[in-house]
Amino acid sequence: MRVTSFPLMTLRDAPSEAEIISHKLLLQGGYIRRVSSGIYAYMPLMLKVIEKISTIIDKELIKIGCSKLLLPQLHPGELWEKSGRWEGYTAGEGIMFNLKDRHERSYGLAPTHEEVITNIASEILKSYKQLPVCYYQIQTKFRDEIRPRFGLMRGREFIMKDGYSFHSSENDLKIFYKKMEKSYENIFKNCGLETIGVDADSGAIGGAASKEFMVTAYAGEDSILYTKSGSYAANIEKAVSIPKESKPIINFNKTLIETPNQKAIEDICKFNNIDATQIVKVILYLGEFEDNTKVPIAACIRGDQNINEIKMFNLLNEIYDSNLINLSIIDNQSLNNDNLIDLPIGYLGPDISDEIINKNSQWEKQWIRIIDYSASKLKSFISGANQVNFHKYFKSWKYLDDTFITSDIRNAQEGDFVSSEKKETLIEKKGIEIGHIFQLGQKYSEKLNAKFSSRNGGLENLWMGCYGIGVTRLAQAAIEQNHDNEGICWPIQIAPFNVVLIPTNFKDPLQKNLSEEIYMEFKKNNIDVLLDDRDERAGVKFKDADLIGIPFRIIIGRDSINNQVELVSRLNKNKLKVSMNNILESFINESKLMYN
RNA sequence: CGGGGCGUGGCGCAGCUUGGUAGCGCGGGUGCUUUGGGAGCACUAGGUCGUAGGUUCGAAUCCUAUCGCCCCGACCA
Repeated sequence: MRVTSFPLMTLRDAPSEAEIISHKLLLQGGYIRRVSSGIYAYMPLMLKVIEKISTIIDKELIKIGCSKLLLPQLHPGELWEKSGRWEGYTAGEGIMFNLKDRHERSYGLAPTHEEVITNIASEILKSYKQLPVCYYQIQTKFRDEIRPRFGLMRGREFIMKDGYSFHSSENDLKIFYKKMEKSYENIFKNCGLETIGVDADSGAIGGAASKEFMVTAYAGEDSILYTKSGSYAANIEKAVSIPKESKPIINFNKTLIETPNQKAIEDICKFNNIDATQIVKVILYLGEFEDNTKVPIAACIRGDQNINEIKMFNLLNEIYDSNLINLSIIDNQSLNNDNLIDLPIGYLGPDISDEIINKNSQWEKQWIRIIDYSASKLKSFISGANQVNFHKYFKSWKYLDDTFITSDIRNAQEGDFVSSEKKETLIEKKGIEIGHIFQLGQKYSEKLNAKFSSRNGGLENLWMGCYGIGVTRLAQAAIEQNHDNEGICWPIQIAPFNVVLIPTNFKDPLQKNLSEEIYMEFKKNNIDVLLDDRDERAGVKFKDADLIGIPFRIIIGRDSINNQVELVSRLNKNKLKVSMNNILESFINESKLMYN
């Protein structure tokens, strides 16, 4: 490609709407243009990156026997009603854009494709002999995100690779899932990215096992915890660990401790010579269920630890028959809500009385008391006295009644031990989720009646897996991981061009001829080359090349007279003077080093 | 949805407090000079001051409403 016929439109200043570096660079480099909140145009440079990523994905997935297809974006509401997701995705979460056609029939723009593919699978997959199969597509998805942000990181329209596999048994699903996991590792490695695979919460999509692939970067929205050796890695939503030991309480003789205006754990520790690990803090939640019951919850955890609301959410869902819709902290505002009487916030203890729940309240009249293991393991502890300005010494949990549920509702954190052997500790980093694989099981096949004839002649529900990669997000995450002060430093595997030719003065016939010669030779050898044939000063071309992040550049300048050019690496600015005759060979050798 | 911030040529901003008929840098065009890290000089084009209403002799500026965008929380590839 030649710059004069390729729309290169870099900006001198980054638009002020961008916050994180990768978003700024995408806009400033002219890769994307915003059309509306969370909706972007992919300009030619961007499309080249997307295509490179897509090709890498295709290659790996075809290797494990997946078939590419293209599904519709507009889905009949009826199909989503069958799976039971229409209400929740439209009226409920509102994540699904939906509309009516001229006949008043409901349609939705696809946020994901389980319904459509399962429906098709039910029609074409009749026998176990046809299994397993895996279909995938690279498609635009639509999600009316509550808050789109960071450019392509969380758009409302974005490109995703989504794959769906069908199996005759759970075991076969598990085998394929493993294959896919390996395949994902290859894909991300082939994109030149550093990723880490973590155990994840399967969330709304549901299913047994699930794994997320994270690009580690400061701007990440997720926290991940892992060990140095790689023996353990999990999303903070799911991570389980053993916190550091608590300090034992010795010779404590007071029962009631006066703690005037000491609501924060910090203050209580400071003024009373107590360690945070000796305190049990109690946080109140309200769980709202699908069947309209509202359940007040007292969650107890060791003073130095934090509650993991996802774990709590999942726990409550397990305990109750109805689905939990919302879980929120009961804070001061709720005091006015006629539901509680005299709530001594800051002085709550695990034995908080059921009496304080107002008799006229819509809530259940009993606290669900959940104790995290970090608290339940304490032999004795300090906690609130349920009385303003007082805390209390609890000699043991024993004399409290036994209505407590003991579970893991705690956030793992850096420095925690992985197992009881206490050999390895956890490291915490921010990550950007770019891939997620799930073992769905039979959730969708059951709802959509997708059955096959099994070996023994009976009809069974198909076993399903689903596998996503955020293609546009991956591209931006790659920038977040690979940039410097001058601009983007694309991994060569997904760079829009592998090399840019920069004649410092294109009007000079000698430089022009040499440039054209190299250009032709590189093209003949299928190298993705960009020729900056603009009549611009060298500095302008250098700045642009740095900004858009082409991994190599060849400068055709003052040494042209000796038939020499310079090969420069974007990443480390290493310069190599090369004779014209060897430039192709030198480039191939140098660029090879960048592929792993 | 709750909390915060911002809308002024393509991009970055000033002007608004204290109303007086819109300005700077970059970018665009033309010419000359320059040419290895976003050149210099001269000329030039380009703006419903987000939108609607109000106050006023007069509104980018004050008031009201409304729309859009960005950031912090719940959603997720």
